[in-house]
Amino acid sequence: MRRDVFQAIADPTRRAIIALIALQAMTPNAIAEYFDSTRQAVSKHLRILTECELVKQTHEGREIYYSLEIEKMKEIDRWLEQYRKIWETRFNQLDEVLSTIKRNKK
Amino acid sequence: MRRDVFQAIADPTRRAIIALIALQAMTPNAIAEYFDSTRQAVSKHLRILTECELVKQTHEGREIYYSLEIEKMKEIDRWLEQYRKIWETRFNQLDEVLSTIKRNKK
DNA sequence: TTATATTGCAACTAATCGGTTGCGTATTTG
DNA sequence: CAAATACGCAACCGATTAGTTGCAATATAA
Repeated sequence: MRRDVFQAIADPTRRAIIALIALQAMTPNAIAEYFDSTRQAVSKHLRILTECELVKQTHEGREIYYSLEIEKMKEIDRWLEQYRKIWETRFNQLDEVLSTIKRNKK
Repeated sequence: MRRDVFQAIADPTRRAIIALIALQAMTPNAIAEYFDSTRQAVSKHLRILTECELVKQTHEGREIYYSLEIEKMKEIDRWLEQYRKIWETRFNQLDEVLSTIKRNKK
């Protein structure tokens, strides 16, 4: 199944999972406690997150700890970069407009 | 229908549309020429993008120009902000590790 | 006015999604 | 060893998605 980061973060539950494990690794059971849905539903989300490499596993006995692959988040940042350039440019243009108004007031 | 920016950018065709109209406004027909699918399919994507306010319309005779609402893109940036903090912190930690190694070499 | 062009909207369809229940496997505990 | 725990995987289900075709509405051109 073709998956990408943008599809992964489209679901609000998955964004919540990302936020949860961003700072410390957690097991599926521990994560599921934060949601109303079943453990299996959470597990399915984790599978999707793993498939697109937004999350990595660390096996520890019969437990599996999931943690955020922060490097993959930069992919979204890189995509946003081109648009950040646009809004920064527009801001500068606005800046120019404002200083032009100022100059004319004198 | 509940829509948000993250759902909007989940679809690759919609991301392509966003990239197309980022710099200049375009009509649905003009946009559709860039894709293999029909004009109606593109129109549907434009409706979704409009619904979540990622795109705005400018009526001009019988033509409708669509352009990017760059302000809405910042919403994604704000969401990413918390994770940017994490990877910047990790980078600083790595920096500390590196300087510790350097110090020990002396 | 009649014909043409640009577009949105509705109905339909196949595929995918997010969720469920049930089961198999592996590890820990009594 | 047997029971309990932690987890993944498969099958199924209703809702949503992305696409299609067809048609109505509006604006321009002949």
